[in-house]
Amino acid sequence: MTSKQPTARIRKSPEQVRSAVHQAVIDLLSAPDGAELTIPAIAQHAGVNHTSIYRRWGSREALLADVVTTRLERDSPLADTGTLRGDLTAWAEAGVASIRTPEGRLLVRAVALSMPSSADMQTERAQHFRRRLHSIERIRERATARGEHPPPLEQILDQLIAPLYLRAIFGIDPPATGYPELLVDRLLTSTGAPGTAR
Amino acid sequence: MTSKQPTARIRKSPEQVRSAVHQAVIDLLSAPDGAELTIPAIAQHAGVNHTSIYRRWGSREALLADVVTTRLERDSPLADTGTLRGDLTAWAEAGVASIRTPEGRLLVRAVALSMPSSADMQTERAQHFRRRLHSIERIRERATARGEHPPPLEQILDQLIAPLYLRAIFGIDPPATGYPELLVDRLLTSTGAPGTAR
DNA sequence: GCCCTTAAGCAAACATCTGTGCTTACGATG
DNA sequence: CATCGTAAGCACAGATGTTTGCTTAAGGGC
Repeated sequence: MTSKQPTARIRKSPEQVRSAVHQAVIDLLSAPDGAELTIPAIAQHAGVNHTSIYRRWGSREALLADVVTTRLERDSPLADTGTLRGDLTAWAEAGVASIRTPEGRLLVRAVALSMPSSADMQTERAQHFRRRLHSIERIRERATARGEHPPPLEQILDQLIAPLYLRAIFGIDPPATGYPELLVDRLLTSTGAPGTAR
Repeated sequence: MTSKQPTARIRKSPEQVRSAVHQAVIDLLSAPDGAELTIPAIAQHAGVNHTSIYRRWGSREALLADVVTTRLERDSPLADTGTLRGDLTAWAEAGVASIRTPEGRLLVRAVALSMPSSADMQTERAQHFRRRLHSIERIRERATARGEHPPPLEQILDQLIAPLYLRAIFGIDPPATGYPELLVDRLLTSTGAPGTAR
């Protein structure tokens, strides 16, 4: 018999490699035993040669950034409800929902891990983070266009994003009910920066 | 003069090693050239043999946790101002101060994101977080004893702790002035959980 | 002042990560 | 169907991080 079946594909196509590597990153991030998340480990888990990863992505941080960007773009529908409160609540609901899953929590960790880590890259890191906030910026722009007065980004950072990220990173479950509304309510009713309100 | 200085010691004492290593961690975190912060690098910069570090701390994560814990205990006297607002503001001021310097931010970041490479790293991180929550709990208890009604811990988590950690992890500078007061003000004037206030 | 425990220092083995030259399957293009 | 460029896989080498056995200085207790 011819042992060679027609799809006896020895070598993965570039797209297969990309997909397998991405999945391996997610798997290893959510591995319970504290996986190492090194490039050789990712390669082995993906069934890919590690040189393929080195040559395509170059570094672990770049790979993580790619995975994170891909996932976030895929999972951020960005509802348009017609009001600032509605949009923010929808955003918060999506965030809370994703934080409830282990995979969502680990994705947030991956975002943080993909940040440039050296001291002199503080500004680059902030910019990298800004890009992650694209959807929030869109919500603010739409609100402004409608004549609403959205809180400054910093305040949204403190009161909406920070609680979600902290809980994701440290694995603290959000309250069972009403949490998105609670966060948005606090955000929209609280005092902004010193001097802006009151 | 006795040419033989009393400290003509070839070998550093355990306390000297500890101190030198801690300082080296701080130095390397703020090094401009994107320091690697590996154990050999730390050892070299501290003028200590790397085996001493491996044997005493065992892992890079444990060492970082030790450094950050030491720093926090040294810089967090836990003031007793007599009012809930005063205590919280003092706590926030210490927190803001510690993340205003690049080393402080990177230290917090390193601990928060340290991979659970060993299973006990999970508990290491949890313990670090517990410690921070502990001082908050003390503040709450004292307030309750005075007849005040402090916000629930979860709310303090969301509105006081979370913004500080987020900024530390992503390298976002806190507002130049009035930030501790702003955070505490938001915390004490906002609605708590659904049903607790209003 | 002597002894004894502790831990620093040294060297070498060991494991792991990172990078390079090369071959060749794969898919596209004509 | 033939050819070509791309990138996956392989093998190996170099660098870096981790661990172990041993020796011995340092400091404390008797």
